[in-house]
Amino acid sequence: MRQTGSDQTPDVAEETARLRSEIEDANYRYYVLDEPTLSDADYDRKFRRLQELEAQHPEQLTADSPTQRVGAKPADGFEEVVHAIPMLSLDNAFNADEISAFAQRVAERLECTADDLGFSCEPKLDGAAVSLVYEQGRLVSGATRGDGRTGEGITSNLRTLRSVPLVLRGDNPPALLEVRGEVIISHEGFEACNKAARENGSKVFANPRNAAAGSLRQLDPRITATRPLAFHAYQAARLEPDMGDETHSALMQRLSQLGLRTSKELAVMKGPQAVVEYCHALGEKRDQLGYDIDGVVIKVNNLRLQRELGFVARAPRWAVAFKFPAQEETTTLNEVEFQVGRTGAITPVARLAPVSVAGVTVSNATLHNADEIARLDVRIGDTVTIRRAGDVIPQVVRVDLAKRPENARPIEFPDNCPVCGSDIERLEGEAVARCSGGLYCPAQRKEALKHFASRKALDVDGLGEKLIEQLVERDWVKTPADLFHLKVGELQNLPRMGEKSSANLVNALNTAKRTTLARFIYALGIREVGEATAANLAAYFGTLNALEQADLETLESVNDVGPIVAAHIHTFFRQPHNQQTLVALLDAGVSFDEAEVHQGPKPLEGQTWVLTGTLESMTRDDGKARLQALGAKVSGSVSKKTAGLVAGAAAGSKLTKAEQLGVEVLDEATFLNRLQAWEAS
DNA sequence: CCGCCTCGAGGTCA
DNA sequence: CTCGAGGCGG
Repeated sequence: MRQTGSDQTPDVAEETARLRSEIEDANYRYYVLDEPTLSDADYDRKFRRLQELEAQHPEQLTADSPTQRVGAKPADGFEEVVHAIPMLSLDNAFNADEISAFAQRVAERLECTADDLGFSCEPKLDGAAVSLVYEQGRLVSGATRGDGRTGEGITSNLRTLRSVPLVLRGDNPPALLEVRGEVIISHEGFEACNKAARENGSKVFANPRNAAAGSLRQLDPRITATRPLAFHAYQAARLEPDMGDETHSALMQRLSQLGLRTSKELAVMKGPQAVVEYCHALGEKRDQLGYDIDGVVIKVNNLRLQRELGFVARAPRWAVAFKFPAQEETTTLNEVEFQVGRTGAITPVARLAPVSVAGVTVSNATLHNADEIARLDVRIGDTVTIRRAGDVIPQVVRVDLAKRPENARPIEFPDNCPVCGSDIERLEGEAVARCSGGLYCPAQRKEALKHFASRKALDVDGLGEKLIEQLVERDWVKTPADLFHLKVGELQNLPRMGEKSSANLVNALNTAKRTTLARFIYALGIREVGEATAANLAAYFGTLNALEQADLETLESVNDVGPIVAAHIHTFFRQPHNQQTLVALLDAGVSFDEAEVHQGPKPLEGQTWVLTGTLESMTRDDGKARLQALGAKVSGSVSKKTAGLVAGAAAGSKLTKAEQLGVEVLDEATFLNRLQAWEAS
């Protein structure tokens, strides 16, 4: 109640401001501190009053108002967002020894004792990683992790989370804050969500992680708003100005003051032994946390030391993720089938009685190869233990021999391809067995076509698995070249293919004809030639003809091509049926730009270069590619042997190190000049 | 590998 | 309403 006792109309601006601050305060206490102070009824009353005022006085409405969390309209897709700083993954540790080894590595690099180092430890939440950007204290964008380099802009969905402040708390927000964290759904929220779903007959979620990730990908933020999502911050990727925090733990406290939820379990442990104890303790506590975690994130607490340690290609040197042992379940093995891959590799796949492992139903598991079957001594009918390895791929861990039934049947590895009947060969010293049928084998043909049409190859839209199956079964398509002769009329005879779908496919094929040499090489499906190698080959040879004619020695001088890959490529182009297919593809109108490529001098041959900081005129990857094209190796860390360091804006410890070691340092302008000179030579 | 979302199209039924 | 394709993420 107001205490003025006056019946004068209160100042509207003042009241809306007060309501907003009270509501955000309540959000903060409830969703960030987990200490609700306002009853739901009071909250609702204030919220409605604010809505009412804003409706009456539209001039008072601001985008930051708590009433504006839920956007009105569905988006029509998400935009690509390039992370200013990549969202890296962490190296994993699976036991105490690996944790100690991590601490030891860090200590050696810092030339100190592991026992003296402070490590910040916190639960590794199992949700979806996102990044939020605040400018002048206001939330301006939010994105998914994506591949780490670019993610999807899901700002309007993230705005609906009440644990995501629209405005940072406090009078002096930083000019820039990019905060990373995990969006999760608690067990309680998950149950409530599924209860609601069951009541209105819609789909229930399999586990909280997928529910969280799925909710973030809704086009309509109004749906996202109904999901009990929570954001937990774990890192400040950018903070300007630097607010003087010396440790990760202090920085997390700072984030919490700014209104962001951080882990209540965070603790700083001194030395690896204490870290291991923390991991054990958290493991014990895991079930009482109320949300899913899959391990512990361990970071060097001191931020200056973090900077000194820096990064390797994919992960920071100053952190590691301890993963709890994967959950195991037992089930029965009903059957083993043998799948034939694109290269003819025969993979035994266990068909299991469906069993739920860590929230997902597992009914298949790979047995890898004959050696693995022998090692496990597994038979059909056995009771087996299943685990999801590395979070993902289901694995048969062991067999319960005590439960082996009388009639358990040994698994016979076939001598002939289950699909085409060709001999199965296993080369000396190799674990894999292969169908020798080549493209005579329909299974290999299907896989080859799938590969040919895939996104990173010719990217034929609408040519999916089922359709390829039909086309191969009917013998309409024997080689990729045949695809381009398909007619709308005949396609319509296939199930689920009407006039529209057929025309779309033919159009997609026509579009796909125009491609690049790199994609084309990749699409051929030469053994061991993936996307990266194909790109290297295209850049090196420039023309298909040059690649075809290349001898083994020339092939081996290409980046990343060794004797084995060279031999695969060489052999591929000398098979008559491959030659026929190539000719047929070109005849069908498949085309790509060809360029005579400088195979001339490589001015940076034998040198190692390092890039650091932010470049204005290109991405670091582009700079790297151009250096590599000149023959240089590009590495991530500066050493005595480094030929030069390219330092962009905000270069850090690498610059210092280079200066110490007397390594030549180039600023961006100089680098560009040199590049031009080198490339011209 | 599995689960999730979205889209376009085909099939079914009234 | 259902299916297939495509994309994302862990």
